[in-house]
Amino acid sequence: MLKLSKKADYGLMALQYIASVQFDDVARARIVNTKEIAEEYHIPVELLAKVLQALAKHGLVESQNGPKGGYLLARNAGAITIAQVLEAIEGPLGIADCYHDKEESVCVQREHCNIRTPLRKVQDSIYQLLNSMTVEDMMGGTPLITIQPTTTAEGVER
Amino acid sequence: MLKLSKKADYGLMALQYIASVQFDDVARARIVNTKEIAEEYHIPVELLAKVLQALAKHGLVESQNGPKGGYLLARNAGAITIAQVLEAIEGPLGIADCYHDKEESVCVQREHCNIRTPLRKVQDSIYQLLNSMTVEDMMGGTPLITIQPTTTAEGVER
DNA sequence: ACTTTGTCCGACTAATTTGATCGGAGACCT
DNA sequence: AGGTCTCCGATCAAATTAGTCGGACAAAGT
Repeated sequence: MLKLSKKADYGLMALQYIASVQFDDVARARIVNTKEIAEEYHIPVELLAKVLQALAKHGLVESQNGPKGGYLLARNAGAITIAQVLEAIEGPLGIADCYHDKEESVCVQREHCNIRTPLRKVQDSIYQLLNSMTVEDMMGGTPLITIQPTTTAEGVER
Repeated sequence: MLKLSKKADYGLMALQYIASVQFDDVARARIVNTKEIAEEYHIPVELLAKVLQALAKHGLVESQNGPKGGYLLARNAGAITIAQVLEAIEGPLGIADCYHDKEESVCVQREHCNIRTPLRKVQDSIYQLLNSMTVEDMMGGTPLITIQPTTTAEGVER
């Protein structure tokens, strides 16, 4: 329940990875390609590509075509919130459809719905939470070992 | 994204309804049956039944069989949190499987996963939020239209 | 300048999850 | 004791999601 999709997971991982690379090699500003990330995390290449496409379409990352091409962050890691990432990948987020004000969700029980207002508060809280956290926090929060042997980010314990 | 299932919606509506009825007719302690709730909110009877069964199984509501049977809250509305309801209906909640400590979720990228720790903080915050809100809050919090023509449970102020 | 290689990009197919349904078992009232 | 109304578990269909395939584009290398 409330579990976010694999595409969302992949997207967050990819962004964190790209951010890390850019942070480490800030001088070189290296561009990372889909294959590199996919192999690092053992996720299907094409699926990750699709996710990155979505992120590029929403302006979170810049795509560069051709050999030596790949992706890089469109703006500073601290300016990309988790909420933005999730919305780019999975569409507008919300625990119920009736808050989107779209016409398609008429919701027959709208009239007698007793939980609409209280649930809205829950949703707003979650949204606020997801919007207060950026991919930079995902790096900083991670104990991201100081020593980085090769290319591995080994990880996390505790 | 992050949208909770219809079963979850139905369950919350039903609990709110039962709680309202019990609050109003506290003296009579009326037992409401599935059909009544289903007709009130225009939701499929059998599906709602299934949801209520799950709630009963997890000890959130008491079921009474036979004619004049139905459901009533197992404990005070203030002692039933949203998190408990969702978990009863949809299983353990969490934005990722790797926090459940179950064996089935090995997650190949566990080793190199950079987002595990930061996402855990997000999850904990959400869980805390859902656990701090009870069905009683869903009654009091709702401004629940003052004018209610037909039958109803209006009620509660505060 | 052309070919070749490697990348991003959009549409299609398969699998899992979710929504809804049906028939049976148990309990109360007459 | 019979009938009726309720809850309960298993089964089926629809929708969402995960994953795959081939084409288009751009930059190197010759």
